[in-house]
Amino acid sequence: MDTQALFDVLVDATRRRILALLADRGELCVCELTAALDETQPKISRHLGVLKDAGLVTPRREGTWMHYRLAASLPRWATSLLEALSAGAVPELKTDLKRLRAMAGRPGRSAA
Amino acid sequence: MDTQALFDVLVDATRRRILALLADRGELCVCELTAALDETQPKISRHLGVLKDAGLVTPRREGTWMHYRLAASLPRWATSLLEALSAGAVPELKTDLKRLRAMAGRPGRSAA
DNA sequence: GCAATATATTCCTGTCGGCGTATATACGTC
DNA sequence: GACGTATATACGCCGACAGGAATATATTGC
Repeated sequence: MDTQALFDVLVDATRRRILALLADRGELCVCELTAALDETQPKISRHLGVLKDAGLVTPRREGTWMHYRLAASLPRWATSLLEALSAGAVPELKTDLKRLRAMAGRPGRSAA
Repeated sequence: MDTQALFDVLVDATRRRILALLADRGELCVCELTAALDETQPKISRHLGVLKDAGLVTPRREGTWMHYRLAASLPRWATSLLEALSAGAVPELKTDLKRLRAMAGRPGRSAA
């Protein structure tokens, strides 16, 4: 994971929103992210693929659901960049969280 | 200056190198940056234009030379992103500084 | 094996950004 | 105003990437 690869990932707004959501909620499945961002499923899935290939998120299968969480152990400068995301660099986060809470039929969670 | 604009700027390696150099040296002219990065002058100039339009650098004319420095007063999250650059996210910085020191005929500076 | 749900991938296309080259502009000096 | 130096811009080309739509794969339950 070098600097260029990280910025290539972070330059896309959809990916920043996904990362900010995962940083806030810990772990989410594709359908939750699709609902929270109000985007099509293939789009979310493609961006999750990019994030996974870059080593920024880790998938976990549970039945038909794929759950994603932030990867642990990144370089220090990478961590500080990601922390900046949570610290106000993703203005859509508030709205995305609202849509996530409003989502019906979330797998395995009470209204978190 | 919103998040997308900042990442659009930072995704380019040449611009990151310029910003890291300015953060380290304070103020440099185009010819110094051209020498330090070992790139063509139009390329450096174009990227400086992008940085200036984004409000990240401030130009100062001194005769035929254009000096650039980092702009003051950015959003907090932007500042932390830029600080991350100095904290190891620009691996070329060391080499660029070396080339800068080796440059002959630098305007108005002793061997800084 | 079949259907249903959840997720991933492929194909195609439009768009955007960077580069090299050449040229234009600004400034100082004579 | 002509010249030289320093810097900026214009043009054309090309590669990369995001998106939509359709389709493929995986898993579960019957």
